[in-house]
Amino acid sequence: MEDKYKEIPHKTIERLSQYRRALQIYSEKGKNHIFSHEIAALLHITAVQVRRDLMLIGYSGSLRKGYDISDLIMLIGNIIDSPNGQKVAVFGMGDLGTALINYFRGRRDKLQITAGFDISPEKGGHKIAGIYCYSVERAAEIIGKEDIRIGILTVPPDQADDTVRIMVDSGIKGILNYTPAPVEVPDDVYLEEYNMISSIEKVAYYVKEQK
Amino acid sequence: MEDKYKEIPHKTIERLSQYRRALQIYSEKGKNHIFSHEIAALLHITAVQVRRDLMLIGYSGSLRKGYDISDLIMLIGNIIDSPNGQKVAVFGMGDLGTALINYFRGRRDKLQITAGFDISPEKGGHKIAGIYCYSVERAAEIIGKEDIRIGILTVPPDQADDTVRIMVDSGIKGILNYTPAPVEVPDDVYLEEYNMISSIEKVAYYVKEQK
DNA sequence: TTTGCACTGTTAAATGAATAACAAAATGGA
DNA sequence: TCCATTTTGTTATTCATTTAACAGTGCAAA
Repeated sequence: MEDKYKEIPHKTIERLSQYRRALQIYSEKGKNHIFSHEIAALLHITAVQVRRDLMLIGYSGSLRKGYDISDLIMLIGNIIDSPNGQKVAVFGMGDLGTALINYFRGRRDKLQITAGFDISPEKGGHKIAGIYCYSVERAAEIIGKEDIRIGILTVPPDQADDTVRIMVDSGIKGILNYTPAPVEVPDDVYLEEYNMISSIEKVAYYVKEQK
Repeated sequence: MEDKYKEIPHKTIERLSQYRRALQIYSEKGKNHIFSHEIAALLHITAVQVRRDLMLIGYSGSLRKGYDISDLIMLIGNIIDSPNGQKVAVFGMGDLGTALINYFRGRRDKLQITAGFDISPEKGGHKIAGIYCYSVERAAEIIGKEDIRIGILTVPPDQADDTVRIMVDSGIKGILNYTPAPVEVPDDVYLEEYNMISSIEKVAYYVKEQK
């Protein structure tokens, strides 16, 4: 956890990834520089927050032109990417797994979805959305061989538990759980959970309240 | 924004939805009561936090048996649900939209996905995952007729902007944006954004750091 | 009875995150 | 030249959220 950038807050880490995306959008428009308030506007946050985050990672912009887009993209990459890239496996090749793969394709070069796993035999052995799909029984073998450390869980809820066990046993060290089922992992495995229903309920709550 | 429960924190609102799910899981096991630490364990948070949240919504458990599961489910429903339910529309019936609809089906009775919209003509006019799919041109008409207030955005990024404009013009008051594109909404529309790539990058970062 | 235990409910303290405030610097006029 | 403007970088402050601390309560067992 010790870096030359000492203790970047969790929320800043999340935003760095979003800054990079905003920067890429501006970059594609042919711009070379960007102001903090431009980044802020895209992400619906304040310019102060952007500047503060960039201060934390030790980046300085120019006073009159703002931030150099390609420099900043590179610096953010140095912080959040692994130098040699990291491989990702998707567990559960249903609609959600497929959506994720398509969503992801071509967007990040340091993070590569390398394999898909599914329990249904008819999915094994061929490609779905360009990713080779294996039977879960081969998880340990493939994950070991490919040195995959990150897994995305998109199986049906009733299979979540078993699948997580397989993932952990195979050597996965970070899991992103899209399943509404609660799961358990050992201390040395990083677990991030996201529940789509909760998100919709939150929106519904605030829509109700603002009436 | 004023309620008889004065100012429930945002984070508590998010957790209430998750508590309800945990309660339903226990309920299905045939249990009638649950302790704060049991809820906490399922969600990987502390028992204190659970008790504090429940205090904020004014619920009291019994000292020896814990919380009455069905009472608590009802109380949470009173807070986050709308009494007469709310209708939801999905914009973009690709893999992600389809996954969401399947994910959602049968889980929440006060929140109902009522219509899907898509730009491709071949999807219009029939059902996808049980939901009737319309051409986006009919959005204003259908949304008005059905009194839909909540919209989920799952179109390809380059269509995000235009689609949001249509949603807002049609009367949508809360948007859940799953698109990596930045979008703009008026002040009276609640916008919640979720970026799958950022989530994966976050997991990747912490996996890298813990090596 | 009375003691110990395992809870809850609540106030207080600590931590974390966002916002405000402002000095410093560069530019382009007046 | 000097002033107004715009933007960065940073410290101080406020706000939000979590965690800690602990009193109170009911039950069970001695």
